[in-house]
Amino acid sequence: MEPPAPQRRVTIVDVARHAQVSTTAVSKVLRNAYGASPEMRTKVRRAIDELGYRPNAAARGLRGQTYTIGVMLPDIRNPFFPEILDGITGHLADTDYQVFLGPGGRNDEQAEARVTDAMIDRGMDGIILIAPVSSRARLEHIASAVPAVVVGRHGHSTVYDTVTDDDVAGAAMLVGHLVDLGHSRIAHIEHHESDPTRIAEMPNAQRAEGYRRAMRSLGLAEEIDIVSTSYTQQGGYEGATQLLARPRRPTAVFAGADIVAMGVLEALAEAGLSVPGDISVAGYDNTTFASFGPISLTSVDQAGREIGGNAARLLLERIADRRKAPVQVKLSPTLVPRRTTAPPPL
Amino acid sequence: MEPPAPQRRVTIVDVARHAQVSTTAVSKVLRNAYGASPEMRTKVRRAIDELGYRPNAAARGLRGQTYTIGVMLPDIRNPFFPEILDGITGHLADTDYQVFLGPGGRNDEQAEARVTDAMIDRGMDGIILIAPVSSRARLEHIASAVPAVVVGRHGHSTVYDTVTDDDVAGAAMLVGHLVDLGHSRIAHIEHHESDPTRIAEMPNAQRAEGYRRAMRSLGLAEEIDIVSTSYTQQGGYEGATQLLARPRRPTAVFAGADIVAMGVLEALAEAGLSVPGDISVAGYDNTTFASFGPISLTSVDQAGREIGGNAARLLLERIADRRKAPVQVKLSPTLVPRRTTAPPPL
DNA sequence: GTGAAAGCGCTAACAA
DNA sequence: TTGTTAGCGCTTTCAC
Repeated sequence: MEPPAPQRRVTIVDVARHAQVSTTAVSKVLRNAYGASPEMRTKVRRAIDELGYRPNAAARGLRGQTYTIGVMLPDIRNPFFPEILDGITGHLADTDYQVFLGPGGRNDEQAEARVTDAMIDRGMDGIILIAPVSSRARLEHIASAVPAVVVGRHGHSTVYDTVTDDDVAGAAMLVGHLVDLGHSRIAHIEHHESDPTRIAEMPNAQRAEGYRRAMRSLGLAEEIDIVSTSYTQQGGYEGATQLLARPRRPTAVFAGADIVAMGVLEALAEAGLSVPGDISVAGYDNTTFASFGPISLTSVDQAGREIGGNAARLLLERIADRRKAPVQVKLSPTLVPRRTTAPPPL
Repeated sequence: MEPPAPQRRVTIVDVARHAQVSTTAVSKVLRNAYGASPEMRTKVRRAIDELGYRPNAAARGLRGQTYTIGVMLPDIRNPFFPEILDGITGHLADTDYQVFLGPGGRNDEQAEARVTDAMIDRGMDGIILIAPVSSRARLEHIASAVPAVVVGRHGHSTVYDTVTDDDVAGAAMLVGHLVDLGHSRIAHIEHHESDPTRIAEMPNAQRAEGYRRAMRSLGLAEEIDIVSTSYTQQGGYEGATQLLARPRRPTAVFAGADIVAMGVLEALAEAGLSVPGDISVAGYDNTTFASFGPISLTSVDQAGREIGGNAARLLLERIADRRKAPVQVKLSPTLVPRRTTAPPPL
């Protein structure tokens, strides 16, 4: 039989009294700090276990750390994020840090501001921003308030670290793959970016740029054909519809993201075209969607776990030393050829 | 030109000084509490704006509330959760509460314990648990420490509120749909539940039970055929493989979740069977996967937004009055017939 | 190595 | 209506 749940939570004072030591001693043991003898440590640890003590994070945060890491996710529907998150939590599993996710809104700067402000207000020890859409200035503002790592933005900064995937290289690999198969009329569907100040930083722009460069270097400059919609299924559908209306139809479509490719596949199915018989389709991100057998979409894998792991590592380093030199990690993607790409029809 | 970022954050004392009032006054304005004249409010508000003051949540939490709601998500990959989350954040958008997600691990009681403990340690004002796998006792323990609402568990409790979807009814609708199409050999793939103490509470068990009852009441008791694997794509694949090995093959498969249906479709494609020509397939949850054109999976929609909205509402009510009578909300699912179900082959 | 005591920023009693 | 004051539970000097 358990006693009725105690009203008052066990505090550090209770532990100190129970172990017959000072609260300072308990605090030191909690933080693995210098200045406590082994005997003291065991004594305190036993008291903690016996009383079932758990430190109050709010109180800790008032003086020291909260042992909390915030991860801002712009869109929890994006099937690529779980991979990154696994990388982060995996790296943090053996530490005292706890991860909490703050839901932003897709393409919503205000929502991003709200959630990052909330993280700062709560004294989080560090923040990882996944593919934020906020302005450069805003990112620097956040990073000046709390250690921060930005994932998926290509610009450098003096205050935060970045982890990115080499989107230019990924796009080039995909184009190369299609050319190897014999394609030359290769179109690309990109995400329309309106803000000129951040355009170069966004992965979507990098993918389009990678496509352009690869086409040029393979002697296909004349065939460059970019449709600008959005990284959504709807965007893919619309983009494909536009491409199908071309007098000279492309024989392959490189969608900037898997979700875009889904829309493309849908439009092609409606148009009665077979994939890859009539037209090849490739995506980007290698989501579970892409690997799903009946779809089997050729895609580019971004090594999400590695991205997340690096982000967590850099963040811990920056928490340890806020003024360390900023680091930019750029990881290499891998091509994953599947059944939606094949030689063009004769 | 901005001055170099100030080292010290603006505190309530700064605001009080700037507005020439007491800190109490500022605190009252912050909380919209009783006892501050309109003039005082405007004066304080102006000072807050001028200084860019934001309250420190940790400090608030030490005495009062943290204005933080924790949502425990067992598996961020489940495409059904975003809907629930939208419902929650939508309901909370106009309040001072901020939502943070705690990533559990799928089917991992320890991970759930870690994240819920972390939420309690951080003084969160309330917790919403989405489809937890933890034991009943553990849920009650959590709810005794902090206002809690449990989503997707059918058991009643005296300390927490619940929001569920009527899984029995949903399964029955699906069976009815298949029978209407002319099927009688309808098999079901369920998630294997090992723990007898929570078996009746889990949605998967309810769906299986709904299937059984519907089959019986439609005079198909003899045809009841349940394969027990797991709610994963792999589970669907294995389940389908087992069913295809039957001497008398089913003409329709009711997968307990869309993700399971994906595995089924994959296995059928490999076996060279056409859907729905040779065999009908239905899922549950109406994920974006299901609605995706080329797949077009018949499924059951759980009204995720409504579930989330109700959970948030109940939680706010419970935060306002921790001892209010527990409420159980049970919502009705809707059948979404699509192209994977059709009359059986002749 | 150890502990006393001061405070982190806020809210809640209470007094004025 | 307003302000004064005492903590909330912890970490951090700084004596010893």
